[in-house]
Amino acid sequence: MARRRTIRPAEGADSSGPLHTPLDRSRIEAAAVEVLQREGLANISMRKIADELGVKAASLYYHVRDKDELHRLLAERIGSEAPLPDAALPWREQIGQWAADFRQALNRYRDAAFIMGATIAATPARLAHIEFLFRLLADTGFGDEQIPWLASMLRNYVVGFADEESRLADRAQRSEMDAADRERKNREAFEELPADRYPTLIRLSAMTVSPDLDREFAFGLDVLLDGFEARLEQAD
Amino acid sequence: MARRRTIRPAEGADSSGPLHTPLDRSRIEAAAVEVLQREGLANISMRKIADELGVKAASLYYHVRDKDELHRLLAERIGSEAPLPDAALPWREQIGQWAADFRQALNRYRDAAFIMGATIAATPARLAHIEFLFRLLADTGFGDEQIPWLASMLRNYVVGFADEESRLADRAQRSEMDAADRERKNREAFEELPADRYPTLIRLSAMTVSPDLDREFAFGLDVLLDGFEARLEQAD
DNA sequence: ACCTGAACACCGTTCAAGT
DNA sequence: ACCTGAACACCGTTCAAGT
Repeated sequence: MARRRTIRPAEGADSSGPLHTPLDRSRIEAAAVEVLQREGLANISMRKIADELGVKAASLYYHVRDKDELHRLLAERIGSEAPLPDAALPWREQIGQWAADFRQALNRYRDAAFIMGATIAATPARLAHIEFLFRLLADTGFGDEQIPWLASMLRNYVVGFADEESRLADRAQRSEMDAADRERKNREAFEELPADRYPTLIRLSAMTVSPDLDREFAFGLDVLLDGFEARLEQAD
Repeated sequence: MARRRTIRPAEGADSSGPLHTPLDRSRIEAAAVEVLQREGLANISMRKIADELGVKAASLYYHVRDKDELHRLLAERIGSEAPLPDAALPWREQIGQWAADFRQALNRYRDAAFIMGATIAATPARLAHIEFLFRLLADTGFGDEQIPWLASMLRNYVVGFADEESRLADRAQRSEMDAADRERKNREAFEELPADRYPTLIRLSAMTVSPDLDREFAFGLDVLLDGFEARLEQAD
């Protein structure tokens, strides 16, 4: 927060370069994001993050317990970028907003869904999301026992969806084919399947190549919320 | 399938021990499962699998392209252990059976949900599951365009749920506390949260410690299927 | 055809030592 | 207080060479 004693050589005097901006958790986090976006989660290493900062890997351990804490830092950053919706909206719209914003935040970072899934949500921004969902569901009239379960379903839906999206994006990036090439190759793969064993799969293959992810996402959320609503009616 | 020339020293004559049962993909798979169950996915290594087989790591590469192929092998094995339900049952019961069996198969292996999520389902048993879901949904009367989406939701629900379960199990195993200890510690963690920021979270904390996972799983599936049913009525 | 030795290019983490 | 050198105990993968 406040500018801790950073003891730089008196502003402009004698300073021949950056001269060692001191390390801290936020600079490490920024470097980790840099490496994440460039190389993907699987290829992040303490050594690369250190390189990014012009420092040795061992130095990171003064500020950060281990690689897992780095993951939690990244997860919290991603979570903090998803805003909470306007509490004046009807509940279904609030959830729709929340889900769309959360998905968008996840899609801004490579492998974000995986990172969220792999770490526990014990940090402020992520807890705020859960508090938001719990509160909204409670205000809407769902039973106390069901609320954590329903909130889990929502979270799981968005994270699972984004996870598939990021895998799609990764595969697209790796194979240097354009969308049309991928579509053709996909179609060929389906045609090679034994037709007697997977007839429905093959019949519907046209539905699964070149997907409209935005529509699919909205559709699934709607299905989910219809299920929620059925529980609401029961309670009355 | 058939017994390929395995050229063992003429049955019983002169054989002083196992004498190098030759490597193959299925023995490698079995060893990988062994290491997986003992050490968890994060701690599997080609070297450990090789050790398990009394062989050098390099040897594995004659039978298996890389570690990723090993993951696909594991995923297919897990998928193949979940049976498909009786086609005579009503559709909701079929899906209920399928989900319960799939979840059970996932819970038999450490980090199984993660492995399923990380690999693409291009192997026979896993394709058979998708074919089953597609076919059932089609027979039930869902629109062709919706079927892949709905099937994804089901798969995502079960895998996501099992993923959380396995994380719970891992944490339970790591911290050598018993269930009561964990519950107490969990409760304490909630009480330390700033009460003004997370009131609902704290109010409902009793709902989230010591969860009944079987009930939660069945509940969530029911919510999902209520949502499905709403789509069915619309189509009429 | 099947397996290995040896190497390459990496990892995360620790810790005594430096400033 | 903050950073590093050097080491430890590992990785996945390749490939010439052995049988």
